Amino acid sequence: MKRNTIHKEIILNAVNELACHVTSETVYDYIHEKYPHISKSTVYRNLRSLADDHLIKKITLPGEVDRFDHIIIPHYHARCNKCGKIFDVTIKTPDHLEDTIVLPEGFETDNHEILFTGICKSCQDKKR
Amino acid sequence: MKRNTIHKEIILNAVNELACHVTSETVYDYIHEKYPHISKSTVYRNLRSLADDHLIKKITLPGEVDRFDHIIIPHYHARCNKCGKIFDVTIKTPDHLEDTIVLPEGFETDNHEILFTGICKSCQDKKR
DNA sequence: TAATTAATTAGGAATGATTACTAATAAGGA
DNA sequence: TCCTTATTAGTAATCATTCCTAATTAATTA
Repeated sequence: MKRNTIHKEIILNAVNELACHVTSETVYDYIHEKYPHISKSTVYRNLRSLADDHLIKKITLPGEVDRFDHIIIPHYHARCNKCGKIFDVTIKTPDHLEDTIVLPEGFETDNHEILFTGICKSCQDKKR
Repeated sequence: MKRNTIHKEIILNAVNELACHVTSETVYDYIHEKYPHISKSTVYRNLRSLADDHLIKKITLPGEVDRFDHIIIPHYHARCNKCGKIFDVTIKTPDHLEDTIVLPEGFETDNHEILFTGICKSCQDKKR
């Protein structure tokens, strides 16, 4: 049976306080300042566990390390090809997506992720 | 300037012949039977290069190794949570997606990927 | 409250896909 | 044919993440 540990609470709080798309390393560094005794493996293990329990959201991005999001309501992400910054993306009518998609015969989907790539406003402005 | 090498051609052909969602390792093994002198680093380097040139498509899936697809026309993927099999997913009206999406102010997108997860027909049948 | 048990932890070792490195090779232009 | 430099083979290095183990501790039971 799963236990409620102080460590898990500290790690969940860290993700909430850091707020956006943080890496495991960032979470560890943040925690390490206040709680230098908490090990890196504990941070990794609990981030995995919290994501499995849907208390946080794991974001896998091609070519970079995993990130974690305190926002667990459905939303998508956009990554700038120049600066690498991650933005949140919302969809007006999620049901609409299911209607236009042709899934394999009999495939029952429970989740989906979307990643947009491009150039953010800030990086476009810099080019001029 | 980029050169046309026999190695690159062999590797591109392998991806086409293997057809679907192959890993670098699978491509290497396949090539290694006919061309045992071609090294693993050459396979990795060329798969990267071919994907950069949009001759093949690199697919990054959470928690597993990268895959490569010979189909380069826009399409999405669905992964079964039981058997791990990857399916192709098509979208009827891709333009509609752009309309319902709320991207960050000024973000110019040039591409997007969608990954659906769930249970495929075959795995549902097995449960009964 | 004390004893019991099993999940969790700290710290470090192991993993494994991918990339980096380097001398040798070869593509393609002059 | 010569020359420049991209590409290659083979191997070492990388590095985020997971695994391992004895020690600790949460939570249940007596």
